[in-house]
Amino acid sequence: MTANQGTKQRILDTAERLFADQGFGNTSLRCLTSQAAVNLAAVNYHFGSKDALIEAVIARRLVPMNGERLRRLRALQGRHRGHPVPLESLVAAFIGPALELSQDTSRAGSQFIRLLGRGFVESPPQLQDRLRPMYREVIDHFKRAFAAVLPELSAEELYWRLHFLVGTLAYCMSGADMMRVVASSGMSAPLDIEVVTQRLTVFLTAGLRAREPVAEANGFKRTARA
Amino acid sequence: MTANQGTKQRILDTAERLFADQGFGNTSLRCLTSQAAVNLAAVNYHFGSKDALIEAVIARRLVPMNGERLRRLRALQGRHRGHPVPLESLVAAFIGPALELSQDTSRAGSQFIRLLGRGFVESPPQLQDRLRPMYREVIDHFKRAFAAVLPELSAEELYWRLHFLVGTLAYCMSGADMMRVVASSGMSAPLDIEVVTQRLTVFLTAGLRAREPVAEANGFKRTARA
DNA sequence: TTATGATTCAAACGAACGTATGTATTAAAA
DNA sequence: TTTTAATACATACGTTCGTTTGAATCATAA
Repeated sequence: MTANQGTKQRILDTAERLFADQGFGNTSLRCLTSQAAVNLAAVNYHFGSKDALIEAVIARRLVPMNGERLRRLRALQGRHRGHPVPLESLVAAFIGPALELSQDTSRAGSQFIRLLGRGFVESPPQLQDRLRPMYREVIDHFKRAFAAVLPELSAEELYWRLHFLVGTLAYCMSGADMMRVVASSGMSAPLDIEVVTQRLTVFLTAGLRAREPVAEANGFKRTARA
Repeated sequence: MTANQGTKQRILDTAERLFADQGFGNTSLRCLTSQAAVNLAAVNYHFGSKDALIEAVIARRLVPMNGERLRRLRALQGRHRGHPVPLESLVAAFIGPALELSQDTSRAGSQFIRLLGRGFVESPPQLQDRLRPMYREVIDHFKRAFAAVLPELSAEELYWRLHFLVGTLAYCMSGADMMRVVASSGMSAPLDIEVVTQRLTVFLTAGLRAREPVAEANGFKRTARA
């Protein structure tokens, strides 16, 4: 363990940037290592394989991010002993740590956010299986908290609402900006994270709070009520 | 023009399925053509290149889908001569044609829906530039209609709200199901499109209607309140 | 029939990929 | 110093990729 810190770190940082910009499959190790100014074989030496590098790049920030989510959730629960945590606080605790990575140290986290958006929709296929456990605890705890503050929603409706929540966040993080096709509109320049977080919180909170659509008589469930 | 119809069609159908399942970059033409039971060179003969095939696969369904969106919008506008179209109707007209492809003929559209979710986040890089024009008209007209029925929202807030809307839809279509990590919850089996559309409409309508967070002068916000 | 144009096919091309190998280089332990 | 383990390096291996080629096949019209 001599100067490996420099090499390993430089590989991770460069990979984060390239993976976010071009995706996993379209980023070759040759391009990566040349931009990182390390030898081509360094990736396989330090990480074992390209897949392992992808996992390392993701885990480096995903694990602390989900840890921060849980930390904030516990703090909120401690502040509301016994009572459900208010919905806005729950939403903010979930999306905050994700969006705040965008203004991380030296703009490094910004690329990772876009990368995370890819993580679950892009291959390699078995990567998702290694990513899922990193989310398990967070999803599990937040789901309970959301259910506590939204008792009028059926389990199935809550499932879909949280699905929508994650989807909106993931798309925001992916940086895919379909809306930009229309030139007009007043886009704020530097993408102020606090402002976006607030906008997203308001939007999602309202959506989560919406009255559950009553299942029609068209032969489907009406599981609601407790 | 003899039996090309069979070959060309079989390539498109197989490509749609494989692209949706594995992504563009991870689907090789050799795997594609063998599953389609056509010769390897058939793709380049009929489409010119792999990139052109990708574009053809997308355009085959995207163009009619966006046409249907505009058709429904015009129908709504005709029914509310002069008055803004109700928000729920606008949302349904936008997300309906997308989600309804999921129960298209012979489950073919179902794969395409997941594919469209990829379209904007996955490579190749210049594909997005060829995809954007297909969205321009739809985004343009719907944006005006949303602005008419949500006059209290600033242009910037509306931009972000629509961004959230598209994101939620894209994630739903991508089939990336992070929530499934938690075993519990009552997931309905066959993913009834009508039910999902209704759930999504309710969720998005409530989010779009939320009161705009007032932007503080500078520094800190936390303005909620009235 | 023959002629013609469209399509299919097997085979190969060069390029780029992820990975493995063997050797230098480095830095600290002995 | 010598030894030793860790790291960096240049290079090559084997595979797979998208694409191209030229001949074979087919359908149709003269």
